[in-house]
Amino acid sequence: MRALTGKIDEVFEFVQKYIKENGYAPSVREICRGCEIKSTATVFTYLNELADRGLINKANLKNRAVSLKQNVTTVPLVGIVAAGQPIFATENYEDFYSLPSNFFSGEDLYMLNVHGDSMIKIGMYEGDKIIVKKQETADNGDIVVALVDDSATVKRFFKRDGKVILHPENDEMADFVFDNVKIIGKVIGLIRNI
Amino acid sequence: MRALTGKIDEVFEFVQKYIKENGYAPSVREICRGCEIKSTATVFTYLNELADRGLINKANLKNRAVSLKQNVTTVPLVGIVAAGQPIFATENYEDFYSLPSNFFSGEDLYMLNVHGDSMIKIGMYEGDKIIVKKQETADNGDIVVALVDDSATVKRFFKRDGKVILHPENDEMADFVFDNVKIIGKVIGLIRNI
DNA sequence: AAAAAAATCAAACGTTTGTTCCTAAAATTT
DNA sequence: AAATTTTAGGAACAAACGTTTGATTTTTTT
Repeated sequence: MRALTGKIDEVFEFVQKYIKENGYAPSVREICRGCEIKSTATVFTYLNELADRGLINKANLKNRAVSLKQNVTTVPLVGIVAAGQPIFATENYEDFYSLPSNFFSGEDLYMLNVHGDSMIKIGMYEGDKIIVKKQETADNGDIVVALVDDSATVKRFFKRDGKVILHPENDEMADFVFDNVKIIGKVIGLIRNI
Repeated sequence: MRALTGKIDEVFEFVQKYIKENGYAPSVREICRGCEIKSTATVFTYLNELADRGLINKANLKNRAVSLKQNVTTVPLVGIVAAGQPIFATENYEDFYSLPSNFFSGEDLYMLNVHGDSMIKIGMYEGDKIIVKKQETADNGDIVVALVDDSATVKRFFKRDGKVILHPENDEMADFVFDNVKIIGKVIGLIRNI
């Protein structure tokens, strides 16, 4: 039976703090010193228990191979696409942003700069960056990124009577109607610098 | 004279990838294997050079003590404030978000949930989270967080004829005019989950 | 082609490290 | 109070590690 003494929590906090300050994990002996524990075996046991509880990651037989659970997803900002080029080529990655994974989760995310004011009614402004989940299908009402004439456009998606409607959220703009359209993602978020 | 062979860049990329995948840094020998370098001394030299160039952090005499330059700032989401309570008490921290520091930089940031539609004209919607820089003064035109009747409100700030005007960005709402108002921050960004 | 400089390597040294095994103390249960 | 379980410590081992030194190969310059 495992008790929840304050000691193991102290170790957990020490590890968190150490990693945050140094960028790499403490050794078992450094934890000993930091938490006033006299035996490396004790710390060793604690680390394994913290790993069992899922609070940290720990590799066996490797030095300082302890890490915290990741809370960021790294997402590329995909730049303007040259005609005919594949969108997700590494050359189109302008930068990388680390987003909070407790806010934006999922695989295959990317970011795009917002251009124009076609989605202004739902608060997407020129210069905003949208977070997009890579997918080639969409449900009615989704906000999607579509590839029209080799350039990426953001609109609300509807499918009606076999036609695809790309609806701008801007009262001064009319719907675009297509027989077919290549969807390259669904917008799941937005980030803005004021 | 230091040359820029492809080898050292390969080492840098390997380290980045390794850390991203494992959460802790590779050892010198793991880099040897990963980059097909036969001598640990070579890798050792490269790591020191990468550190000199400022691309990585490296501690001496410690195992796996290599880390990447931080690219996240951890920011607390400050919750609803009970009357009379200090705003920035730890008890009011509902959660922590890791924001990309290449997008939101600076000290003393916090986040707030957006309530109401008083700033709808500049694209701040109910449920959005705003990123705020802690400060007690503001310039004309800034979007600020002010403390009115013990609750935090977001408005555009103007000072005119000795009065403070808090201006909602919503055509249906009138300005609020005060003799004095406690400013607790300036809005520098926004993040939305759709 | 020779000389100089830079890059890479091989081998070894002394630490630091994770881990194990067993003992000792403290807390809990009987 | 004795027995049992839990928690912590001591000591040691073998492996992995960062680092140093000096030689060797490759590249560049003369």
